[in-house]
This record gives sequence, C-alpha cells and structure tokens, in this order.
Amino acid sequence: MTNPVTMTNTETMTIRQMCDTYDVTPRTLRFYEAKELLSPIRQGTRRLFTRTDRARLQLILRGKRFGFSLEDIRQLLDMYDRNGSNEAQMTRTFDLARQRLAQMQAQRAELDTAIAELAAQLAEGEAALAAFRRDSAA
Amino acid sequence: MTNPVTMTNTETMTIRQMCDTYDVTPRTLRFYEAKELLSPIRQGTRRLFTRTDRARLQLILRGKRFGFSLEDIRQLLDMYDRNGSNEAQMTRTFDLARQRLAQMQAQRAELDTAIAELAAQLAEGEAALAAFRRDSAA
DNA sequence: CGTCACATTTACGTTAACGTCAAGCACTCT
DNA sequence: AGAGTGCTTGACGTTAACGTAAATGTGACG
Repeated sequence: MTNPVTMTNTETMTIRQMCDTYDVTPRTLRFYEAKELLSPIRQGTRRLFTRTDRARLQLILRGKRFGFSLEDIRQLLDMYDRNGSNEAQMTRTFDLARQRLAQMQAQRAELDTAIAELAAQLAEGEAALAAFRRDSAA
Repeated sequence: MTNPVTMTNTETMTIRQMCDTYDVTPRTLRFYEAKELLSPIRQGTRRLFTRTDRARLQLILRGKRFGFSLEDIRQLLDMYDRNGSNEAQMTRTFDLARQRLAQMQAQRAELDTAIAELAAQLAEGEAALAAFRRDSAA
C-alpha cells in the first residue's frame, strides 16, 4: 500500500528545512509555536512541521508584510481554520474579517494620498534641482 | 502699545494647547524634541511651539499613520526643509524619497492583493454561512 | 566510544515609541 | 505665606517580535 517512493516523507519538514524554505530563524518558528500560531508534531523531542504548519506559516508571513501584529494574524488564522464551526462563531469571525478589511481599505486610501503627495514633492524638488543646474551652466 | 486683546499670542502655543489641538501627550512632544523632530523655543524654562513646529508635527503624525518610523520621518522632514541645500545634498535626499516612494507603491500593491484575497475569503465564507442557514430552515 | 552537527529549553537582551512616576521650579491667587 | 496649577527634568517601566547566549540532549558516523 505504502509506496516506498512517495514515502520520502515529503509530508513533514525539520526546523532547518523550514528555515531554509521560508527564510526564517529557528527562534522564529519556536516563537510562533509558543504563541500558538503553529503546532508542529514531535518526533521524540524534535519538531516536525506538517503541510498545515507550512500553509499557516505562509499566511503568517504574508500578514506580517502588511504590518499586522501576530495577535491579529492569530485571529485571522482562526477564521481560515474554523469555517466549520457554529453559526455564532462564524458570524463573529466574519465581523472581525470585515473590520480588518475596512481597516485595510482605509489604509490603502491613506497610502494613496501619501504616495501622491510624496510624488508631487519629488517632482517639485526635481524641478528646482533642474533650475539649479541651468543656473550653474555656462 | 501692546493690545491686551490681540496679545493672546496666536503665534505660539504652550505644550497643553498643542496636546489638545493635536491629541498627543506632553511626553510625546518632549520625546519628539529629544529626537530633534521639533525644536520649540523657550520662554524661561517653558516650551513655546511655533507654527513651524505645528507644521512639522502634522507631517510627523501623518507619517506615523503610514507606519513610518520616527527616524524615517526625521529624514523626510529634512527633505521638506533643506530644499535650499547644495546639489549633492539634494540629489541624495531625492534618492531617499524615490526609494521611499517605491516602497510605498510596493506596499500598496501587496495591500491590494491582500484586500482582494481577504474579500474573496469573506465572500466564500458568507456563502457557506448562507447555505448553512438554508439547511437549518424548515 | 568519542565527537560532530543539529536540536532543545531556559532565560536574559534589544529596539521603538512612548507611559508613568517622582521631585522640583514658576506663577498666581488668596 | 500657603495652596494650587502647570510646566520642567530625570529615570525607570512597557509591549512586540524576536536575537542571542548557555547548558544540555541525541542520533549518525568513523
């Protein structure tokens, strides 16, 4: 039944493989486990990360790129997870997601105006610099 | 000479007026001064914040809303300020601004995809919830 | 069996951006 | 003079997200 070829344990990864794959430190993975963001299984004392852990880690890293706190991320992960929960739980979860979405949209709007303003400043400054150079020219 | 009515010094503000106006704490203003983001003048031992300080504070607060560090902000403020510097200084400053702009645009792109994904998740989840409710219905 | 490479736990250190006392001036009002 | 209000300067405390060091374990290899 168990195919010896596919048995090369592509299912789980050691902590080092995880670090190399996702460019994080061991400390980070242990820290995430302590914070209950990941829950690798144990082989004796060593950690083995499943594909579930890997999926969660990718979500964590993406969340971090957006400036979410780990606590925020933990809540979002719960949402991705417990979609088979009861109705009350689900609606609460969706409320949280909608709030977050609104925050993100607001942040996007602010970022847009900031980008526009900074671009304007840049244009203005570069025009000044160009004039400066014309003056310095023979 | 000095008109007692117009003497209400609309030019400068005390630390408390600043706090009330911009919704920050005294500690924050002193901290920004220590970090050389603000440079209020002194009347004896007390601080008096000029319109320059107020303008800078607004820029600081806006920068913070975008997640910039105070150190980032300090550099940007320098850019807004020293536009009358030498050419080398200016080009360096513009490089910094362009880098920041690129960062912001990248961040916006990421934010966009995150928004899209989160919205999709939400829609999916809400569809599931609706089905859940149909099942529960008589 | 010794040692090497990699893993683990424990625990203190670090940075940013302030918060939170504590102790003491400086005015003003009574 | 005493009390009150507002401001000042230290200086230690706090949270997040790990970094870093120390001591120990453990499985494979020569």
